[in-house]
Amino acid sequence: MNQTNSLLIKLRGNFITTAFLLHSNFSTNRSMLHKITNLNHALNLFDEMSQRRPLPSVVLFNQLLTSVTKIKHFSISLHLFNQMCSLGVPLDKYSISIAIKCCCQLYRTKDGFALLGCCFRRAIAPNVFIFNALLDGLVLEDRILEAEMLFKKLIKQKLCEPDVVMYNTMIKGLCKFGNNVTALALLRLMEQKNCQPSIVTYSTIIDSLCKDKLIDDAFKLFKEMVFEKGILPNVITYTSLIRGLCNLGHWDEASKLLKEMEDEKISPDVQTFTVLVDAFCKEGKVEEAEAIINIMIERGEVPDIVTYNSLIDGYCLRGEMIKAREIFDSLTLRGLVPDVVAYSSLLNGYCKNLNIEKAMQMFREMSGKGLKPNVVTYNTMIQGFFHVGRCVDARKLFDEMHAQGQIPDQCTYGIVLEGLCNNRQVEEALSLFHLMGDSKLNSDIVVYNILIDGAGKYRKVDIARVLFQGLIDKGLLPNVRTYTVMINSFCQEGLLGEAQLLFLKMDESGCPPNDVTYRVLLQGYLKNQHYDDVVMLLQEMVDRGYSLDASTLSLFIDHIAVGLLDRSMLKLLGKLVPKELMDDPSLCDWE
DNA sequence: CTAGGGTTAG
Repeated sequence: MNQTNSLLIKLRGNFITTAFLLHSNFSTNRSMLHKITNLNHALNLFDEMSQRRPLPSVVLFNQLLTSVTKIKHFSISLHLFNQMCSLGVPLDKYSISIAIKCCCQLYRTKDGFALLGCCFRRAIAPNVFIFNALLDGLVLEDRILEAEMLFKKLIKQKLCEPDVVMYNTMIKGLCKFGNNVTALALLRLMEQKNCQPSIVTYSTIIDSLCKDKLIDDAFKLFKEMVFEKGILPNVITYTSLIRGLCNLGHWDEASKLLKEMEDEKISPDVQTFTVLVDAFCKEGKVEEAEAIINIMIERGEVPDIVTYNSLIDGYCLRGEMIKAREIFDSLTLRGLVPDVVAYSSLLNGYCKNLNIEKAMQMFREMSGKGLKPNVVTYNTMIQGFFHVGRCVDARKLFDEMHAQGQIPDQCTYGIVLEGLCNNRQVEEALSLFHLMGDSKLNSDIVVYNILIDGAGKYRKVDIARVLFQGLIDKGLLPNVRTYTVMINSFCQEGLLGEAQLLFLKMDESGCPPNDVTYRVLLQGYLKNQHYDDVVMLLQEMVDRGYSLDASTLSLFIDHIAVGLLDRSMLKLLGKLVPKELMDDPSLCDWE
């Protein structure tokens, strides 16, 4: 007996059902098929069916496989498919499409394509269902170029006419890679080809636009869907839009949309509520998040692990680790199993609150429970070790990550570079950077921001300058942070002229300075006792609605106290005190 | 009532 067979027997267990089914008639089987909710039923039924002579029709087998596939037991379904082959059940295009779908969902798209051979041997022409399963597999495996090639080939060689589902799959793939433009073009192509876009088409693109913070475009498409196409939004459409609004901090609009949704008699579901919980937690408003969870329970929705993970994150963010731990420990009582994300969230909290030992304890505990730390977990721990200056431990974990088959990603790379820079190992970071050469990893503006910042902090302005020029030469676009760290670099060295020149270039380049840029430049001016433009910069900050941070403010006060700056500046500074500092007693006796 | 599509972690 092979391994899968013994696994199946373990899963089966319920011999009474088996016995019952063995003595039941065909019609009982039929009615039971639609009630299959667990593997036992399906497996027992398959067993019974395969012992019948003559064998039941392929249709019945297909129905059974469909049930197993619907509850996402893809490998079991594939195993049953193989059993069907051995039994000599005459496979049809339904059976093969189910098998291909299972392969693809198991990240074995290669095997899915191999199954096409099954079609050819049986003179079955692969149809749009089969090709869509394969396309979906390629998208799932992030093989977007191959997905596009397949899609184009199907059309060009007229292998099948894409229908709305296949367009949706291709659009999902494009959106996954941030290619909203092509996704939209495909939507237009559908219309041209008289294949009407559905709620799924619109929701996919709307969600992608929201994720890219293109909320106006998202609403434009939303209105087109509703008012031009007459397609009514559903809970998924609303949830995407609400998340988009929350992520941008547009709370009023988010709550307006929530109300609109309820007016349309569409109830928020677990995921809608979770979006709200997550948004509140990210704002540090854990009490509001808890209130949402209570509302959701009152309304009969059951918060899931994702909901609680957001809450754990929220408490961690506020440094309330005892409370975070309490929620984590309560998961089991709620019948939820802590997953990799739950562990990662909590150990991230411990890291951020500088309790690296507790974090490491969680890290080991999760492995003990059979949960494999993923790239995110490793990244979090590595960052944690760097944060407390334990570079050797960070390195050890980096090696362990490799050994465990977790491939470092763009984030890992950034964390390592930043960790080295912050631990006085800028040279080390630079040599790693040069070692990576012209790889994709080094084509990320974030990498340059880290290195320029690192170089600047350790007074290596020449290196910073070379890096800045290097990214321009590569065709990368500096962002606000790039300009800001470069300006900071110049300021550290007292090169105020260069700092000012770059500052002026920002508006020209369509990348206006933010509050941080102003603070950096002002600090540079003050520390170098260069006061000419200070009033002008402060006024500009007032005009742009920016505020000063505590450290810049106190620098100003020091300069005024020793008479380097005139007291008349206090009035202007008063307009730049952030709300949260207004209550600070050390700042209340101004003027 | 035999096959395929959209929302949830650092």
